Amino acid sequence: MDKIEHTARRGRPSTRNREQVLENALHAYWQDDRAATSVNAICTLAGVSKPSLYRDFGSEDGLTTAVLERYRDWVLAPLGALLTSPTSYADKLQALIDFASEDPQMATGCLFVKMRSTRSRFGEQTQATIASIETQLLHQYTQFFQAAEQSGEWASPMSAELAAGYLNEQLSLAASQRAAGKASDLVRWWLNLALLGLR
Amino acid sequence: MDKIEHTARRGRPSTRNREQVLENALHAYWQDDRAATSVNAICTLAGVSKPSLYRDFGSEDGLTTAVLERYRDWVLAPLGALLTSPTSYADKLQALIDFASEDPQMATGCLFVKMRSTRSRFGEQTQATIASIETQLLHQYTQFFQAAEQSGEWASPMSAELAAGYLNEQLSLAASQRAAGKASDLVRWWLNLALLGLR
DNA sequence: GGTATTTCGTACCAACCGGTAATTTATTGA
DNA sequence: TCAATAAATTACCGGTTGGTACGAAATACC
Repeated sequence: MDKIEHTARRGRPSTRNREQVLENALHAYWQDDRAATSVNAICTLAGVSKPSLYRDFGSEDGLTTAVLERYRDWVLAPLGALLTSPTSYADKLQALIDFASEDPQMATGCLFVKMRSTRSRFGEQTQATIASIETQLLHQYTQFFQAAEQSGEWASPMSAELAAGYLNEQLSLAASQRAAGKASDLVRWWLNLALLGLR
Repeated sequence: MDKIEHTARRGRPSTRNREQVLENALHAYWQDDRAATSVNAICTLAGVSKPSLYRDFGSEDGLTTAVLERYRDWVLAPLGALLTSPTSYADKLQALIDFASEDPQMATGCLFVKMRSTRSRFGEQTQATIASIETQLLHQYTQFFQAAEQSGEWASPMSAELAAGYLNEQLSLAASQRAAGKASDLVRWWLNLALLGLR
């Protein structure tokens, strides 16, 4: 096959497709529910035998971790970029609201939020990754508020950390609502109401 | 045994204890997680054989439904009573905040909220019961706001239905936060912030 | 005592779970 | 051509799931 021939090693050439497994697993976990999606199902979806999958990911925990890391890099990273873009505090807040309530990517909710809400079901690696992403997100939100504080765009009796936690919870709630099938407009309205105290 | 002897029917007298199963199941589902608690586990906890349990509840779906109905009658009903008590709008709102953020009963979250967030895992009966409770709750909240509107205690551009939905979501969020182990004070602070727009 | 009746619980079912041993297949190097 | 090597997969593992068939046990009626 068209595999790396310049490193032509002995033995049967690899035909497995880590990418395809990752893509299928990400889609399945995101659309449906990780806990209700078995390794067997992923194998069938991706057209890959079980031992192949286990050679690539080691365990279900490994697969789940890889999926979550990919989600972090592909979906959550842009959100971080948004928070450090050279726009005003109000614009960023509005962009966050838009993202959570209208972005088609979030139409079935946020995979991270879904997984965090059932974190106890997962393996060690996955739980560690969830905790890591949570910390990273909160850090980004905190910096967002600290910057707004310093530039004078935001003033409040509460600390940046407290506001960050609140923003995190409200955005997660919005994601859950979208996952539950609530209309974009409704989610937007509620989110605006919730973030009134951050204006 | 001390069973209904005046109806002394033929055959071996029943020794099973529906109550004990219900109590154990309610506790287990509430404390931990229904989806991670097997029928086998409930049988062991309650000290009852599996066929006995199935004789009483028919199926796992039946057991789950019975548990949820008990939760509705024992935990959620008082909340409804609170909403129709002869106190002011502000007092009721405050009581709701206290209940969600401080009541020791809610220290491990709300069973209904937990189950609603994973409703797709459940059987037909259970899903129907979840939907029914949701409707009932929203109805109570709506009436709460309508009453406050008529008495002039609350005026807002938004409809009572919209406010009811928002209140429902925020109280659910608070319950989830407590289930996640957040401190009462933090939950209370955040909930106050979220309900600012309902004052 | 005998028998009809009802409940009890052991011991089992097929389906599925995550995970793997072992065999087959495809390639390289001599 | 033929061993050495490495990846593919078939066919299986023990365990758990929700659910039940069936014989043992306990009562009431005659």
